[in-house]
Amino acid sequence: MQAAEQLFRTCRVHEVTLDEIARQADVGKGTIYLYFTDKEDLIFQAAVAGFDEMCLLLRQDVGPDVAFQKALLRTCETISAFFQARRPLFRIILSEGERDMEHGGIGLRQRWRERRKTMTEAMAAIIAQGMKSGEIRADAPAVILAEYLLGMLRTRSWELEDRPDAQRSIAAVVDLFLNGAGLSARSSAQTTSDQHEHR
Amino acid sequence: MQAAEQLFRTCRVHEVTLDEIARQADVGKGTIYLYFTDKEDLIFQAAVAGFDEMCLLLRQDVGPDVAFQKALLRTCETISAFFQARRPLFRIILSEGERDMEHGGIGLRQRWRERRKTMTEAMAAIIAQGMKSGEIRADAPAVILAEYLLGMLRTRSWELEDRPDAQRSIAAVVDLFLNGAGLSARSSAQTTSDQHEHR
DNA sequence: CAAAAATGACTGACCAGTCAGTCATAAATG
DNA sequence: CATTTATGACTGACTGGTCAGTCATTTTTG
Repeated sequence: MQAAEQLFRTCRVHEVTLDEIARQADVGKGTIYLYFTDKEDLIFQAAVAGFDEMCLLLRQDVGPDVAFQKALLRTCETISAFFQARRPLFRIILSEGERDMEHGGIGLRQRWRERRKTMTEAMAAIIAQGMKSGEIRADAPAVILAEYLLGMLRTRSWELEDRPDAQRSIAAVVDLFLNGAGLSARSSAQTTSDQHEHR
Repeated sequence: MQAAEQLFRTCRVHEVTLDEIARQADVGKGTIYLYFTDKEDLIFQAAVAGFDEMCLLLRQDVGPDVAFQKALLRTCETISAFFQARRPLFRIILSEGERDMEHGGIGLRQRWRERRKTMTEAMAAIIAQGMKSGEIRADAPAVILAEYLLGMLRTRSWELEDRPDAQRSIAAVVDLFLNGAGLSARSSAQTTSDQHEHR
């Protein structure tokens, strides 16, 4: 699985052959089929495993007693770190997971959806907490706000990877999410204490 | 190209064979090679053509004299409509355009970057306009804010496609972008006049 | 009827998946 | 303890199917 993830770093998923993966893993091709039923199965398991690692971290990170702003920032940092460190994995997950993973019938796609939901809901839980404490507007479902924030984190890690000025601080992204890009009736008051890095 | 785009609606890019495309287009396979050098070339040209269509619309939509808020909303609507109507095209563009399109050497990827830049800059131009008129915070480059807003639109069209409540109105997304999800020192004042759809 | 355009049967490269065989290690035997 | 036997994890050459790209032939055009 590590070998595969490594290769996905430089090649599109379906461009990587099992022979390459076997060579990279320093293992015979046949061996792979002792542990995975399929090429698809290997890819899927690698993706899910990586994702579960992140979900685990998310759960450790944030107890239910941590203050909203801190929890939000913390979670964003964890997710963002994973987006960047294990980019190929998430690319598989997001683009490959798009269309149904076919043949086995259901199953694969379904299991994948679960994992994705876990991430979204971890974020949504924190946002819901912010709603309760009156720090977040309650006119939209928490899950949807979570999805938008995740989208921004993704943008930061991928679209803006070659703009180090945007990378500087996650706090800046969270600030944008909380306060928006506009200036209407708000004196751009900082809501988090550690927002110094944005110019 | 239309035939190809049609097929991409239901299959992953590399799963579509040229024989299928030829059949769908009601054309002999050889004919395709009279007009495209490559399978890759066909896909790329289809993608770029679709994208150019959108860029054209973007340019028509918004003269330099349109008021900021109106221009922003208008642009978001156009882009969002395209994201949804021609989803497979953008999926190709975004995920396929990720990694270098290889073999031809440079060229393809480069040309693609240009198109993407066009979209981002169309958005960035409007945001810059908002900065000048004092409606947008000027502490981050317009291009980066543009990228985040585009990311939100993408999220709306793709991640949230099965949540019609999030779909309701683009104005709600623009509102989130401008005012943020937080409630700090702001009485959730609506900044656009047509924000009625958000509950 | 010559030139241009279109065609689709054909080819060869490629690759997921298989399976007959290897060999290092463990268990059984005397 | 030396020797034989059993085990199963591992291997990689092979196969069957797939598909991008070609080109000899047919159709259309002017």
